[in-house]
Amino acid sequence: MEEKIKAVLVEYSNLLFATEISQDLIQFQATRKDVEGDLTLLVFPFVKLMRCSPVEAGEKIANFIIEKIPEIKKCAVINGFLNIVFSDDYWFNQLKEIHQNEHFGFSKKDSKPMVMVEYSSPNTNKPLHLGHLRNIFLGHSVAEILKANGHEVIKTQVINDRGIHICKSMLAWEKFSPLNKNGERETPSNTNLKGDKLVGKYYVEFDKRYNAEAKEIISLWEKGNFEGFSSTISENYKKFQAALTGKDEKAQLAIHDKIKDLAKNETSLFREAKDMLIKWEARDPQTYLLWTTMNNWVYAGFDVTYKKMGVSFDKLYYESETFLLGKDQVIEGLKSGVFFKKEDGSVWIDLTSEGLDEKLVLRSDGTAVYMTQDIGTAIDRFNDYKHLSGMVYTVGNEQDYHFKVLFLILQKLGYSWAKNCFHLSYGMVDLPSGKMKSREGTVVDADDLMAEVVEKATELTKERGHLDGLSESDRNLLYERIGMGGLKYYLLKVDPKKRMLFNPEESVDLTGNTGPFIQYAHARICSLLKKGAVGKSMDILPFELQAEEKELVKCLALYPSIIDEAAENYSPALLANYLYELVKQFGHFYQTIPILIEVNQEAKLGRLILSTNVAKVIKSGLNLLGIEAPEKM
RNA sequence: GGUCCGCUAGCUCAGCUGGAUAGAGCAACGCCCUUCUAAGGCGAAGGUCUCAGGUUCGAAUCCUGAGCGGAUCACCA
Repeated sequence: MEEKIKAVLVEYSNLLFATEISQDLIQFQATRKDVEGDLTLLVFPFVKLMRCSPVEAGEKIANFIIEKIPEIKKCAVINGFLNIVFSDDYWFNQLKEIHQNEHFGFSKKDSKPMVMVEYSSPNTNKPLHLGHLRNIFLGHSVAEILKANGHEVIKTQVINDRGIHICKSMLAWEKFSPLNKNGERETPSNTNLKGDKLVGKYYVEFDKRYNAEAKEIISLWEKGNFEGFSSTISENYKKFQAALTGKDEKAQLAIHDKIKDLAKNETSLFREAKDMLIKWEARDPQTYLLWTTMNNWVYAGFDVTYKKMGVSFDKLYYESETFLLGKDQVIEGLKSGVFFKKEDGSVWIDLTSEGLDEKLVLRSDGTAVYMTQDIGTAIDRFNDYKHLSGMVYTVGNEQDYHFKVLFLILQKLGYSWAKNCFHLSYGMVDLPSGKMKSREGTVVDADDLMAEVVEKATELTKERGHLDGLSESDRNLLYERIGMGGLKYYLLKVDPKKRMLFNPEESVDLTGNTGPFIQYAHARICSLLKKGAVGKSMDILPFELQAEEKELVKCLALYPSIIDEAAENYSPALLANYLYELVKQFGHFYQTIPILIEVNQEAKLGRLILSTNVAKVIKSGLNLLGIEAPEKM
């Protein structure tokens, strides 16, 4: 409709405005709720052209479009706003179209370029936590939204399965795991622990012992005992000590951290972990066996977690297989002058002309860093998928700088797809007590949290749900869906870019702007339809729409543009907020307009069909958020 | 210190490319289940959009500066 009005105004611009006008002058906005109208045209831009008051200008335009466009019933000019009312037929036809379109809101499948969406990408040394939940739900939902928007989508992750941090948990397990009566160390099967939890336990164990050892070393240093340490160590220590005087508390803390790092590097545990990494890189069979064994425990654990989350991946990348990939690229780039070599042999890129710094891409010993690997992985992916046009990296905003550099490097290396790489940068999740810190044990475990929300949903659903006729397993499924729906919605309704607060109490809430509230509307409609005996295939007959019904159709009609917008902005939050708006509108309609007891059969059928379509959009939208829509609750 | 991000009701958040009287939820208050699921609906209350300048018919939105909070600036990932 907007397009139609635009076209008319442009076509007859000479007549109306005595000059050609550009499309940009024609601006629409939604009509205020307390004013009659379905669409509002801003008159201000034309006032100068027409050399008259906003009211006169508006009236001129109004008379004109009423004459030219039959779907416009009437217009009213208030201040500089031209409020346009569409005919009843128009809205009825909108509803009819929505009703007949089974994939309403979705673009044609695979009509847009293929994109890869990366999310999760965990380390294999500890279990998933609340931060991962935001990442995973976000990435999964964005992938679904892009699909709905017509893209072919490949879901992926790169699993950080190697490196010093992995060796730490391996070493700790080997050194510190107690033996049971059969002489075995702890395993998932003999402890009944999830694999990721068991490995995580040893990572923590390593950290504990490691810190304790570092502390001992520092106390030696404090006494001036540097026996067995190199002279550079004692010099550095003294330098840090000297720097402490006259600094504020925050700066002092930072210096203490540096001293601690210095000591940590001197611990025997760290040396052993480093030795293990060297052995691993040399593919020492025993180390490799330990590594595969422990990683497999973790994968088994992650699988359980992912299943509960309801997410999946089409293709997995492992860091152990990709970490060397970027080296050749760096050597190529060195030849072509994109990179430069320093005296010590390390390779860098100079981004100072872009307002950034110099960045290391290869260590002096020739080994790869994170950046090297990411360059290689990106190129590898585009080789794996010949039709791939772009990539979305779901990674926290603490890595904004990294991705800025990565994309610049890829561009400089001459890859045209680099401009289609997007860092879906999301904000951290805070707790009411502040930041999550593993050191302070304030990290919220993903499995625990999911179990908690489901338990809470179970309790509340038993209190107030409509469970008759549901089997035990159906009930459990329902509790699961409500609990998880609440959690997902809670994490997705906030603009991804923004840091957010996770309030445990609010996350299990069922009232207000929550997942269960939206699910509830769906269940209500399903119950209504069952009683009204309306099938999806039923034809709609003309009936006179009430104001509440028109509002609801108006809201439904927005769905396609919401999907477009959510895809364009990589923002499930836009979709979540839309669904909430739709459900509120439905609640209003449901409360004011009789449906099943309506005597006028056309109106009754029309309202039932309207409700069917609201349910259709709710279900479709929730699914794009990764949330199930129960038919009964 | 350089760079980047944020600041909207007591709390958590919406507010699209500048547009009418800045909106929701939670919390607190009042009302509505002999009509379809009260996990609901309705009403009232709650604001110097951090501050100061600027751009213009018009600024929460754009620009400049300040304040506060956060992230990042590793031969870590």
